[in-house]
Amino acid sequence: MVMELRKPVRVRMAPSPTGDAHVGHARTTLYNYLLARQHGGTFILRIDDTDTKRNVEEAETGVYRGLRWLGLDWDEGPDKGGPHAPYRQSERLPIYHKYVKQLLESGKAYECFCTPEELEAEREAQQEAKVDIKYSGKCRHLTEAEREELRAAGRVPTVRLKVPDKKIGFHDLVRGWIEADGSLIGDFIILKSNGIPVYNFATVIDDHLMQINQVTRGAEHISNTFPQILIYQALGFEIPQFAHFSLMLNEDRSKMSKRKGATFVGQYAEMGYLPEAMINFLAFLGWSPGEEVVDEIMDMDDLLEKFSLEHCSASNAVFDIKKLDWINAKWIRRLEPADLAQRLVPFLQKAGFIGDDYDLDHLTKVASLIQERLPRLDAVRDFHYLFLEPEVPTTEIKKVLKDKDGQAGLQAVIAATESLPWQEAELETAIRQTQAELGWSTKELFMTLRLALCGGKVSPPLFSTMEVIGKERVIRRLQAAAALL
RNA sequence: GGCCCCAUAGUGAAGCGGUUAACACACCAGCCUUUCACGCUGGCGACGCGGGUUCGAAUCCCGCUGGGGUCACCA
Repeated sequence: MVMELRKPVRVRMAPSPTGDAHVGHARTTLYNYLLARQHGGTFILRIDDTDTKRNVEEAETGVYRGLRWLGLDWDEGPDKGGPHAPYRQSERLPIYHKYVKQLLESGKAYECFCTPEELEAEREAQQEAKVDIKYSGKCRHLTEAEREELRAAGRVPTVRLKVPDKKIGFHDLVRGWIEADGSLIGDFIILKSNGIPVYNFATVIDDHLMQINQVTRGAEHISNTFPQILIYQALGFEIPQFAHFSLMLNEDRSKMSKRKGATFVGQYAEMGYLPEAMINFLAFLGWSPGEEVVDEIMDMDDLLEKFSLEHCSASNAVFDIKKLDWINAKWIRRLEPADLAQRLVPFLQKAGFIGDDYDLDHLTKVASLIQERLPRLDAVRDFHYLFLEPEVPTTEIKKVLKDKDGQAGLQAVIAATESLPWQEAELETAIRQTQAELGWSTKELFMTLRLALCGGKVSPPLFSTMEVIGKERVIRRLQAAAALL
């Protein structure tokens, strides 16, 4: 969909403070962020907290944490301030009231005294009669006297917008022309009886006041766009450009939800995904560079260079965790070992492999040893034998050795290496020589050592693993194993 | 159910009226190799269906089917 962005670009992300950031929100935020940074524009974070029931304690900071972890930062927001403060809708109530009043006075909106129960009954009746479900508009023609009477009876009104019978359409930056029929919408509430505006209303007012010129958000907002346009028009505001991104789906193509797999950014952090990988993966979910690339590993700078709305897909995308794993593994391999070691620390602590006091130099050696076999940081737990004493799988060893004398073999290795400078190359020379003297096959000796040292048949290359485990521990483990054979 | 959006391999996608229908992940096989992993090479695999328009449709139009979104004094 080819169309110019309005300049200077001002985009926003407006989450409600429901806790941790959802991965879908993360992607929308990323796209907004890229658009702003690409064009020297401004990215605004606004907290849509008009539903007081939904606000969770600390939830706002949870959203910040998720976005910051990803490296997405904003220019204006509740915590940063800016020329259009406040950036929290709950603090902007007088502003909304002013515009509601304006609509009331110009006759574009009216008070509605229907109770929730009455409205519910109306909806049910419509459902039964199989006609379109929309508000009947019965309060639209109340006289001032009738309104006074209802007020006196203790009824507190909501305010509804008069919806005209006409087509409402807009040009979506990723989907093209979209239109719907206003006659199907019905006069909707813009101000609740508790004096708090409804989402669609607050959003329009804020987007206008904050001079948002491209509203880029998830496809779940397409149907909100129609009433929002009506509000822009009623108020005489300039309508921004819209772009609606596709949704993210579970493997079975159902909407991504908590039930099926992780949905929050924080969960991915805990599983040991790198923020760089997360960004990379999210970027490619619903967008592509539109040209052939060798692989799809891109950092923020690459994305800044390549991203464009034109290559955003309109169709929903399945969140493929296998691909995330691949991207994550790629990113882990790209890290400097010292950096990787640093990032591994919390995972090692959680696994109980290290305490608060640890040797970062040693961890760096560990990191380079295991770096290319780590799909996620939490996979370090598979390398427990680099930290803890493994259990010796004697039956496994016997199976490998068959008729060979394991005790003799192990003792020979101990004798050959005991006084060696403890380095990979030295160990390899000595052990290969021992193997020749023993007359064992490579597999027999190496697998026996691996089993004795690591407790399993899988490990990084033997000699470098031995170096990292350290002389003392290696000798001790070999002796212990020998005693068991 | 009404309205809206979407539809290329298992997944993400390129394609913009004429292509042997890219590429990436996954999967399979081989190579490398002390195991695993990495890496390399090769392979399997797709235009949802039906009508048009056109000399020619994955590309344009219509219908159907399927999936998704949305119909609150939620956001």
